[in-house]
Amino acid sequence: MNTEEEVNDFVHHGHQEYLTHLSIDSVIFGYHEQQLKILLLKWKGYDGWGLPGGFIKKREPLSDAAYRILKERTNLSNLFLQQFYVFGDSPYRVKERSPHEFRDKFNLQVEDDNWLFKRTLAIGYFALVDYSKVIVQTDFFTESYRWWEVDAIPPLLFDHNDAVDKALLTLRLQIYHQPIGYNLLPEKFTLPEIHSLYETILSKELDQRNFAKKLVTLGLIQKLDERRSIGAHRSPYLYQFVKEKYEQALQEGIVHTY
Amino acid sequence: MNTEEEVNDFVHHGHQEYLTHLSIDSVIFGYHEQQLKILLLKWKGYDGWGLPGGFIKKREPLSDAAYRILKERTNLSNLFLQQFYVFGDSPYRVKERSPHEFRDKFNLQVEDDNWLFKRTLAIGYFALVDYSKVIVQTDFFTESYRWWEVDAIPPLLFDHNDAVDKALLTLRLQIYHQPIGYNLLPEKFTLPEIHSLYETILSKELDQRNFAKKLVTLGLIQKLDERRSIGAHRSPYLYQFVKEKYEQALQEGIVHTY
DNA sequence: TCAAAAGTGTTGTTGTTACACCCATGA
DNA sequence: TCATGGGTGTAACAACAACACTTTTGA
Repeated sequence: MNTEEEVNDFVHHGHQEYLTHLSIDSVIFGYHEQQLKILLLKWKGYDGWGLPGGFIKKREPLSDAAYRILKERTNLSNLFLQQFYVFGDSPYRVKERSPHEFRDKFNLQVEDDNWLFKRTLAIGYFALVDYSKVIVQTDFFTESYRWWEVDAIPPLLFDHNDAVDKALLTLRLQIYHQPIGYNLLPEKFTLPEIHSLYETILSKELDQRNFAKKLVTLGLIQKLDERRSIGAHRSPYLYQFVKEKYEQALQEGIVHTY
Repeated sequence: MNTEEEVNDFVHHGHQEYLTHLSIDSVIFGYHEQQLKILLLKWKGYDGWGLPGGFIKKREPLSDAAYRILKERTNLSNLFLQQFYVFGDSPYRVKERSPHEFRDKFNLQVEDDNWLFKRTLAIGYFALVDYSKVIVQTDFFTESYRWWEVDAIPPLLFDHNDAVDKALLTLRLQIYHQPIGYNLLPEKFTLPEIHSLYETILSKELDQRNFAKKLVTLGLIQKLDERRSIGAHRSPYLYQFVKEKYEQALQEGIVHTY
């Protein structure tokens, strides 16, 4: 959506193509240089940062919409993507929006009762993606993008800080009963790499030996007969996920007891 | 919504009061006679069973809507209520609905483009309620209600079996990392009661001594200096939840480690 | 040879599982 | 006094937490 024609069509006829009152907001997590990062877009006019998102086509299954929106934005199709919450409580999600502001900021002609200004609930999805493979598309509404460290997210537009917080909380809870990493690490990775990933996500230290022991005992990862050369240091062994065990743990969860 | 006037107003003017394309479906769990049950409504015309649900008012916060719908249906206001999923993938949630069927079944005049026949996504909420305090209201569309055992849910209308399955799965996963019972048991309860509740929800046996030990060790329940008289048997001690610990565990979760 | 990072095992502690007999109650 | 259900403890085993030194590498 970059040409003037496309934008006008979206603004004035979008209600014929998309469901109104509903949008999808995506919290896209990537991992890079031992930091957990989130992809944010800078909006034109508003001069602030927000989450990527989009609308659901009238006859499009909901999860297809979530995948499509991600694909359009990042050019990725194989990824972990999960619904985590519907946002419909904050004042921003209850009131109608202001067309005046929109006209000013984007310099577009638009009627007061345009579909974009109706009250809109947002379905939150979060994705775990391979940072290095992402190719971000901006569009008419967004002038640039940037990956932000999760510990340094600025105040965002709309209610998007709520969405980021909730996504992080969900991810941190979930990591205790589902394996994570398949989409955040290269196919072959070292113990220090996955160890650091988990420490980063949980934002706390994990004992190096115990951590490795646990993942191997659970059968989630296996050691390969290969090493990676990392310069003037001992070469770490490579590991890979054991696909069947990983999938099984995703399905059934890693559970504790009563 | 019982008089003809109210029903007509709902059908023909509901789109002015409610958000279109969105509904709330509630899976209401109650516990009675050592069985976990779900409240289902029998629809007129369709001659089948479905979940209670409703729509979101245009300026109503989402969670207020979920509470209101439950209150209208069960007359309960203090309860555990939680979003668990948005349903928007099944064919029933993608296609538009048939007004012909509706006209036939309910004998109402209604236009083809009426709001009720638009594609509608459902936000699933589940509630845990005190079975004995529920006073169920039926309305024009529903002729009766019944509590059904979770192991014997019949084929339901629409995509409601999906919702029941997902709610149960969520409840069973959640019980491993959040305490449950505050809304399903009387304020004071016996060990056998809560033990049987957990066995029922998880649908598996739990060792009596170990179970009690765990809950007491976690500090979630405490023994009272009172007993309940249960006829020709030894009188069991009463227990109650330790509110602070319970709330804390709800917030922070009961977590295992890496 | 040095600096930096990786690899590796043991022990004490805690939590989990498995298991069975006696007690209280009222009919 | 009997039938029914409630209450209680221990021991073996498994999992977890805490902990530090040696090896590898190439600059």
